Amino acid sequence: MPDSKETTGRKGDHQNVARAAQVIDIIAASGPNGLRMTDVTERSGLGGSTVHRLLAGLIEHGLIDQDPETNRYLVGLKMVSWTAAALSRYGLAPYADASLERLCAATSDTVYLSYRSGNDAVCVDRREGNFPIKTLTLALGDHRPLGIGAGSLSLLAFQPEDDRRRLLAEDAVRRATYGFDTAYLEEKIAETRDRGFSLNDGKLISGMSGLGAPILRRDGTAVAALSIAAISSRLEGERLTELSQMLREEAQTLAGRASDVLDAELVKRHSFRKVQT
Amino acid sequence: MPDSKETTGRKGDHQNVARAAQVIDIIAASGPNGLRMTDVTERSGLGGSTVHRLLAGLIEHGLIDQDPETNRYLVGLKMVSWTAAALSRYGLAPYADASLERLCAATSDTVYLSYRSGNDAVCVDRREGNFPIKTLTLALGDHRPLGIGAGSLSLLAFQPEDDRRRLLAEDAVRRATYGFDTAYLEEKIAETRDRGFSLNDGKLISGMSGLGAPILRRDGTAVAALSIAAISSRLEGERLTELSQMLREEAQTLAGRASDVLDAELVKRHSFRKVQT
DNA sequence: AAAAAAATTTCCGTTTATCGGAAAACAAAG
DNA sequence: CTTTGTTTTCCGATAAACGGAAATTTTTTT
Repeated sequence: MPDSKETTGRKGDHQNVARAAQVIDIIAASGPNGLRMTDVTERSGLGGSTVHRLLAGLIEHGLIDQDPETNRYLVGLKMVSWTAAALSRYGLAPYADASLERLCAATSDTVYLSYRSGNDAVCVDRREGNFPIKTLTLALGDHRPLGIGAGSLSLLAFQPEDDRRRLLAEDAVRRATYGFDTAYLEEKIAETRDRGFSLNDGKLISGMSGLGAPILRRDGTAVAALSIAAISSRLEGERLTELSQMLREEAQTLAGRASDVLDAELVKRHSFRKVQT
Repeated sequence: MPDSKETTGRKGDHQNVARAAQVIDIIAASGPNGLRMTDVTERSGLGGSTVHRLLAGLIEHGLIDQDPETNRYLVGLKMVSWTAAALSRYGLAPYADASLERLCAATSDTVYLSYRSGNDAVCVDRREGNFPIKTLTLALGDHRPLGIGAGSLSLLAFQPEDDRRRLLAEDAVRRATYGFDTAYLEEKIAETRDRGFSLNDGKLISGMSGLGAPILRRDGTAVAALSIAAISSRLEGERLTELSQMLREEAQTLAGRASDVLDAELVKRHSFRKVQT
């Protein structure tokens, strides 16, 4: 990622956003006390004056903050309010918290909420249970290819068929990194659709299992997923049945609460014209 | 140092970031199911083709997502990971959660964590106690001028003197919106510095009070603040003394835990040169 | 404390990505 | 099927970004 001057990949279009995003990524990938301009210059391969001008612009608009004491650059707190907006997507936000809380309390394990974003599943919330062996696989904002991980698999399994096919074909190489070949994944998808929830037993990280349930629109498309992660011995037999049941119910409840916003048809018909400021 | 940066509006510099930020703001300000391109065009006042190109770029880099079903534009989930980076600022993140949790459990009221960002205090986390009368004044990402609100006031009070003076002068008009004149604020600042915590008794929202304590660097500058909000009757007399004590202690603990990162001097001297890729 | 080295900020001629109007392609409504 | 509205592509003109280098400031070394 911080390659020297590979930036010129395709100069065709949208260069402005590309550069800005690159700079923010660089700063975000650095530690808790930020970077100096030189560090950004070095890692981005951009010219000094370009980086300077870019940072000035980013600061002016709150995307980047500069520590007044050290002059170092940090990711701006405007991201927080934008994230709040991003998470209100599909209207799940007001209810998701309570769902996670309930699941977490009932299972004592770690529970996650993920959204689909492009070809990825992104972890947007997490609640840590008090079972002593912690399984923190996903941090906030982490993303994985659709199909990799319990929540991610349940998202993939409930995409429209053409979309699913496209994703299976497109992302083969990325998935290979995780040791998932396409044939195996297809089998898991069928299994998941069949049962209505996904089970990931130690394939991704040995000794750890995951359970995922999709949050569905009325047309059957998944937009999000709830999942539980635990050491494998805690997701077997009786308990597995129990938890998968609970998880599915919770996912359905959640989908139901937000269904007015979730439903794509409704949204499409809803008119937004002539909104004045 | 001459002119050329003030309220000239647009047209000056860095127009690229300005436009991108504007578009994201517009989408963020819309409801949970996003906007169509036309809506963005209308609200931004930009040309159709410009918006189109801009959105394409923003999507390519994950700043904006497009719902595959409805084709509407939503704030991208990349913001989530950027926000995670933004909140790791000063190294407080790993400890802040526990602090909020403890305060919330002990008081049953609503507790907040805020950071300073430019001339504002921004709410970055919140925990809601179970006292039946809720006082949810700040949402995640909300920002207010420094000095307005308990946490914000404690942040302002513990800025270096020259900075404080500059802020008092610069932001007078913005603060006026909240009914805070400069003289009154100066008095409150003195009081806050004196006691080591801020008390906001119903001036901002009548019937509601707040209590704030700064999280200080070793040089005495505040970078963040913990605060408690409750109906005024719950922040008086005996209980006020108790809670302010607890709040200050928690703020100090938090600062202590993160002190290695917090301390500006240390950061400045720490060499980052030649970071290899 | 002065000198040296590094880093930041400003300047300015050149280049090129952006702009925006208009029309083509597409989708929805009547 | 027609009409209306929305998204996408095209293209020449121009304003905005680029980047080398100099001026300034900050940091490190002596």
